[in-house]
Amino acid sequence: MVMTASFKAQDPIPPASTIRMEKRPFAPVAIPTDLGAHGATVNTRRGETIALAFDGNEAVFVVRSGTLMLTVTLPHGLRQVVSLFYPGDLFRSAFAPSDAGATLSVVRPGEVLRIRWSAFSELASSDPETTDYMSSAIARQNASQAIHMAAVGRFDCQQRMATLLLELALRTGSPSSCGGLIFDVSLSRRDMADYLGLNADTLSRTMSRLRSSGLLSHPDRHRALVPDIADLAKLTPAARSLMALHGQSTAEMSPFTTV
Amino acid sequence: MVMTASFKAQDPIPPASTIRMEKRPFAPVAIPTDLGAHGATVNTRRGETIALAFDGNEAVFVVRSGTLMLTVTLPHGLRQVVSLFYPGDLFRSAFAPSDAGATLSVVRPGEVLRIRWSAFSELASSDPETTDYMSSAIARQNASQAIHMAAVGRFDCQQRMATLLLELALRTGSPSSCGGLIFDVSLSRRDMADYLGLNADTLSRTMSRLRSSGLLSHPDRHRALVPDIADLAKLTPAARSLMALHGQSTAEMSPFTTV
DNA sequence: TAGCCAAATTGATCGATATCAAAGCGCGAT
DNA sequence: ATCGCGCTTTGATATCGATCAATTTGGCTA
Repeated sequence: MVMTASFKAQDPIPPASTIRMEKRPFAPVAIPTDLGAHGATVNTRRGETIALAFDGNEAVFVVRSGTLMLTVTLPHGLRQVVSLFYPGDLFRSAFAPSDAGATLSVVRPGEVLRIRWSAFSELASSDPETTDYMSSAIARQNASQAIHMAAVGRFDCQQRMATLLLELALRTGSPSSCGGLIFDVSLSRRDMADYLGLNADTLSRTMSRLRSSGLLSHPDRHRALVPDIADLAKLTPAARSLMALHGQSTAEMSPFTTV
Repeated sequence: MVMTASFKAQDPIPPASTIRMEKRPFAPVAIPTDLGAHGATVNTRRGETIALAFDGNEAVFVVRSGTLMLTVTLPHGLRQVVSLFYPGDLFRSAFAPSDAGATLSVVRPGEVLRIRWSAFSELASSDPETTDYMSSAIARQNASQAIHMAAVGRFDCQQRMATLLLELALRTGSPSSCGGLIFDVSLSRRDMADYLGLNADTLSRTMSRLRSSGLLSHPDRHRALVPDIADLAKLTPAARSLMALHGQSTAEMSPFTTV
């Protein structure tokens, strides 16, 4: 059958017997607790655009909860979602290219800390905790961006979709009562497509296929349930890297074993 | 444009005093002159792979001259050149994702400063010049990566090719005697293709087309001449952003404005 | 100079994904 | 409720770039 054929699991992922969490290169460094004292806490609303500068000053944004996205729009309506920011992530306005229609907007409502860059950099030079947090957040995000780059540049449609779902599941998912991971899908189809460098129609088709093959289901409109994360992981060549970057509990990793 | 191009001849980087520190979003902050005292100077050879860690320690690499590239290779031979590093750029080993076959290698020979991360971060916390340099280099490189992302995700073959050529011309080109910009093309066709998310055959074809339309010529095997940079710029939607990032003439710059 | 190998070019063909178009559906407004 | 609009889904078709294969070129060594 055509569908089954196109949906076979990809070739075996290379040997990966164990993933050690203790020795992870990207062990998260927590947001310094007193960081809030140096800036404003912004309660974000879905779809809202966050000004990259305020009072003409460059700023740093620290995601406490919810999700943000950085988008660039170049001439001819070419739109690309460059990256997604999850809790613990940090964004500096100077990271946005100029003359590229860059916007920072809210995917999923939550709390964002906004601090003037001048204040933040001063704090970082005196407080080691802030320095460490900044360094590690930037390193993790850069590594994440490298994976994203490879996905957009080299993966086929299904692999990209699986990569995004795995990323969302790992970063924002929680174990569901009926097993598997459940998570909010606050991104519209178009946003997902623009994140993955795909056409929205194509993406929708691919998602339908994943759904009909039982790897994914939608309990309600804005949530997704992945019954078996390991099955999903088999579909993306970036599985191991994503686990190393975003994986959290050894428990959730265990199902992911060598093929 | 020609006149201003001369001061940004990148190989080697001009002394700090000659770099103009105008108010533009990505005004380059020079590599601190005494940085060399804290690490080793590595003379790189073409094609060589640079170990991401040495003595088991994480490191920072600062490009003094030449060009490096970061590559990831995922299962099934999916290879992506994530980014190129030009003089003035900085790379930290923790920026490379784990479990993704990441390698840092030499595209164009030159001098690279290698410093232990522990030493570098300590230095950064005490020396404002180093802190500034690091912050601005990372900001510039992130912005550059955003453009690259958009190119790979959204541009067609010719637009990507034009984007790469413009990037190379702006970063490593120098005015040629017969007008236009001339620059080394040290990347193989395959590397270029992997940078742009294209097939090498397709890339070769596209390049041939650009050559036959007179936008590009090859005085010799490893160099390219762009007679009119403006003509090339017309082919890529990212022209303005690239100029803002890598360009040098103030005429093209717009001040940092809120989006 | 001949011989060899890797890289690059070029042509012919195929296929995955974009594009176009038509429903279908959810959701807020009236 | 009903309407209307935008988002999503799905089908039919077109197309750009990938793939495969055959030369050609350049650089190196014997």
